[in-house]
Amino acid sequence: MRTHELVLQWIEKQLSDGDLTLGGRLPGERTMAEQLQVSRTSVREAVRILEAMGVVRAGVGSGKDAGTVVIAEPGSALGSTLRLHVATRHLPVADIVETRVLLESWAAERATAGVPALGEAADLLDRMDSEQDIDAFLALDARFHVALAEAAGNAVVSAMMASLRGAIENYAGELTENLPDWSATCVRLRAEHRAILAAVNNNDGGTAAALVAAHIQGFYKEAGVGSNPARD
Amino acid sequence: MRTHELVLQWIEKQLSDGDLTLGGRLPGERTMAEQLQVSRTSVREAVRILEAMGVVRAGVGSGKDAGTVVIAEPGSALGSTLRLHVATRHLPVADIVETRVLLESWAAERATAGVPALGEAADLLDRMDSEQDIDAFLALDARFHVALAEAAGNAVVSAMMASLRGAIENYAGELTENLPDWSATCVRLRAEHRAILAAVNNNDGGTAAALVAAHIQGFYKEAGVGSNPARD
DNA sequence: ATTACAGTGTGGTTAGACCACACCGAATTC
DNA sequence: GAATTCGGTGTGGTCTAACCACACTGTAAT
Repeated sequence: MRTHELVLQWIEKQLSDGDLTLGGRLPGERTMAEQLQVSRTSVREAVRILEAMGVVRAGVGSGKDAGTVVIAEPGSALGSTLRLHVATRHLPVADIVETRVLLESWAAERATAGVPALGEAADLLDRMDSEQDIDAFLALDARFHVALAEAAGNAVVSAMMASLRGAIENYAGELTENLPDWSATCVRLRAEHRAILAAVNNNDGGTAAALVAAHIQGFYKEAGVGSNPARD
Repeated sequence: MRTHELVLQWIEKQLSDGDLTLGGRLPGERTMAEQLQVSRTSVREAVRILEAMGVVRAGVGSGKDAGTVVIAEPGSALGSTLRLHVATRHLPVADIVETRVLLESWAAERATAGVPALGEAADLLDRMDSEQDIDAFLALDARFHVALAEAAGNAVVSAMMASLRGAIENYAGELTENLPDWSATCVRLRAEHRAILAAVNNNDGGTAAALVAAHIQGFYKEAGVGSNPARD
């Protein structure tokens, strides 16, 4: 077993045992190195991996944001991983879109009216109405979809949703350039969002799921991404 | 921007541009360090991250398995990430099980008879019939479920399925100790597997999906995991 | 009371060295 | 001639020892 894996194992145990909790600080790199009788290099490699996994965040200096603290951001971490695999051409974008439809439909069907996330979703829709910049609009759009997923109350589905969106974020930005008429598309997207949210708030899960599926598939189809292109 | 992130960016570009493909070798660490005008340490931190993402595999020595080569194993990488987040208690096991039901039901419904993965699944079932050791049985069980997911032809869903199973692998092993009568459970599981595979091979997606959902939920319920316990 | 500044501890980066490993090839041996 | 032995070479793995930038803290000078 390689040295940095030993460090990883030790930290994972601290987490499992509850000795290290969300918001808590890891010992300094030099301290851990001495305690575990390894070099600081190996400790750093372990911390790098945890950082890539969205389990910790490292900050220099001293005070509030300093040190290596435990966080919980699986979404961005999974997103980076998926993005890299998309780069290797072994995760087709069409499969990502398809999975997104699957997860979001399920979330829309399962979400129940009244949860806080739906309030946030409604707020985001209001802000999208007055947003002119395309990139800013897409950012709000992403947050709306994540909020919708969170309304289902499943942390794993939320994280996966966020990661899927993140993995093809750049891709989505480029797609808007393919659209024949952005302003028309924008109006349509806003209307569809309203309809989806209304269905969820009305506890009409079946309708909400169908609307979400059509919403996502419609966007990518209009932008020129086949729903199921040939695979190699 | 930190130095190792620059290295990551460079490697990701090589992947995106197709200059680095599956099975290809990265330049040696010393070479990359010189080319990018950074220290070998920074290169190594980047490689560590890619390794944790399941994008590369590093091997010492020389020859066939030596050097840092590009691979495509998103499943195990996502699994490790999820496992760590489960350790931080921010991804409830119940949510993972629920997500597994969602993904596997979809895969079972979508799988079409005739694909190679189903042949492998049938072979695995035969081997499970003559397997006495519990751990070995569970390993075959895991492979059966992954094969079933692969039959749907969506690489993202397959990867996520594998990762979910991996994230709670240890957990599943412990659960078998809670079962009142393993041999009885084992017989039941085998029968359910056969029924699921038969439904898929019969292109009866709806039945297959329902059987899969009942199969998974039944196991965890019998082992004492609530389908949706209280969250903190 | 305010300001200026040295002190301290954090992660970030670097250079240089040594190790174990696996192959390759030449020299040696049978 | 074939088999064996043994350096040579290049790979990642590890370690040490420094220095840097940063952000706060406490003290000293104003």
